[in-house]
Amino acid sequence: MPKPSARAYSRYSRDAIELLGGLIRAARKERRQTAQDLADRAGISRGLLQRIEKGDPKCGIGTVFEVAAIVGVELFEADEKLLSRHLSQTKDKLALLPRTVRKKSHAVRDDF
Amino acid sequence: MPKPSARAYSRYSRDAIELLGGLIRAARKERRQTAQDLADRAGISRGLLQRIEKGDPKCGIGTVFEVAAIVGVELFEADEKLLSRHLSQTKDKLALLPRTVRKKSHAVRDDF
DNA sequence: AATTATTGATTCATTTATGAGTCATTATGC
DNA sequence: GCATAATGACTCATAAATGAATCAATAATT
Repeated sequence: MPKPSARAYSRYSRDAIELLGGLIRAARKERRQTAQDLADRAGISRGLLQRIEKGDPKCGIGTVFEVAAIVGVELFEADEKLLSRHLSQTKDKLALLPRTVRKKSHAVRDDF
Repeated sequence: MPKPSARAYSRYSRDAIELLGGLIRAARKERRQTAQDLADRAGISRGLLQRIEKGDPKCGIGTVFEVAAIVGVELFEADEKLLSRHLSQTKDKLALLPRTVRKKSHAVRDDF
């Protein structure tokens, strides 16, 4: 019997994670930095860094982002302050968003 | 005695993850989608989705990206094909990169 | 206002990711 | 070419994330 099936990931997600890993690896090499050294700086094991660079979806997003930041691969706008600003804006926006709508309990009355 | 200290994350990483979570939450609300529903579609528990939207660094990057993709929050260039292209370019570039350099065994001779 | 759904925050058992170690292979320096 | 370092790919014990369940509080529908 085949394993109860792990988790499924969409093509987009897999590609995005692989891309991020690849960017990290490229950035590390450009810095002429060894895998062990980067792993040490990030406070993780070399094995985990290898999986991150390989694009393994089963890695903590915190560790991946941390490694990315260390080698200079930045998502979003890169600039920290700008990022923070964007963050607060998002929160503000969220507060003004329309509330969730429950499913209609019965059809709309359009018969009059 | 304080716990042996978990893992440390840089401000940038924390902000980036929080931002991503916030974008996901905003996108879900804009879609007027319930947390339970999104969790079901992503194949995760509601509790995990809550942590993702909250910006918990200790979540699988695969699950986070998957949820983001479902609600339409796309990192990088968004376009799948473009992403794939970028991916292969990255790989190509990597192949041409200068090899890692070991630490100098002795100082550079600049005395002549 | 009463009823029902949604959310946020817990706890706990269990699955799963991670660190440490080893080995073979490849690349680098001398 | 030889010696040494870096990498990739495993295994396994352990630490950590996840799912399930529950409860209180808030929001939405009628």
